[in-house]
Amino acid sequence: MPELPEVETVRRGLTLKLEGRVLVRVDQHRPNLRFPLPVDFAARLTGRRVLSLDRRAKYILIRVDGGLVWMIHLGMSGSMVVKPGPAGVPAAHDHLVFHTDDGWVVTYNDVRRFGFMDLFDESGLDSHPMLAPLGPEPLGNGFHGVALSERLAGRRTPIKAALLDQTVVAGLGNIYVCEALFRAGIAPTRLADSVAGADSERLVPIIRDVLGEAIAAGGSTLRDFVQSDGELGYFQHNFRVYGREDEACVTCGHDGAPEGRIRRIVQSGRSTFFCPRCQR
DNA sequence: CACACAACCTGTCAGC
DNA sequence: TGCTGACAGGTTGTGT
Repeated sequence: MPELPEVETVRRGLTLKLEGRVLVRVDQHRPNLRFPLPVDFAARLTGRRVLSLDRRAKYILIRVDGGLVWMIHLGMSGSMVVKPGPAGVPAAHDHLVFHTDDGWVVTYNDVRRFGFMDLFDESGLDSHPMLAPLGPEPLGNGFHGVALSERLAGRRTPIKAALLDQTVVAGLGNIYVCEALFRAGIAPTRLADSVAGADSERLVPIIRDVLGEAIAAGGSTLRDFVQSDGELGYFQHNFRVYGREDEACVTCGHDGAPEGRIRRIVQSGRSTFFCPRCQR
């Protein structure tokens, strides 16, 4: 589920409760998520102090003392719930429960179990098989028109698929690719190669805007996340095309013409939403 | 190498 | 009400 903005929101929420705290107890309710959890995962994490929380693409990277990195990926349906202790009876799909030394309880819930976690020595960070292939961070300095253009040039796949490729740019998912292409007026079916050059220059700031706005929206839901249901990972956001099949395009659809309605197509097995009149 | 597609797993919703 | 099929925000592995 969560794309970069949601993961960033989770990271910020977790930082508020975990940074500087000691994990006094870790309850592991099953041996695996998408992959087997590391050997002695709970035991190796227990007693560690959380030093800092970072994000790379859709991964949350938590440095704990002893030189270890605790890596979390939320998959499609993973979420973190933060509540004051003591912990009650685990709900369905509560797979891991982390207790802090100041009495807070952080629960990892994941219905579909596409998420995963790892725990490894910080010396292995750069070479981690899931982190090493990642492309530039879309909100970082390494992501600019030339960089995107170079990674799209020569590729014969649709631009939609190319932007979902985490080695092209790291952190975009289905929703924000649709939104960025809509704002850029670029048809999702165009070959990636044709978006190299001037269109890449235009696309980069649009991708930054789309993600930045979503992070801001998530931040506003964070303010008192503990008082509500404590859930981190999902927030309501208004999308211009995603999920709006058959609705009038917000840009050109006011004339009621059928070609100004949002269409849904399937590209490499994923839904794409776009305006056939605005996006060329 | 580049690309398309199935698989992983569970829940929800529309339609019959 | 119950059944079936489509679909869901991600990533890996396999096959062409």
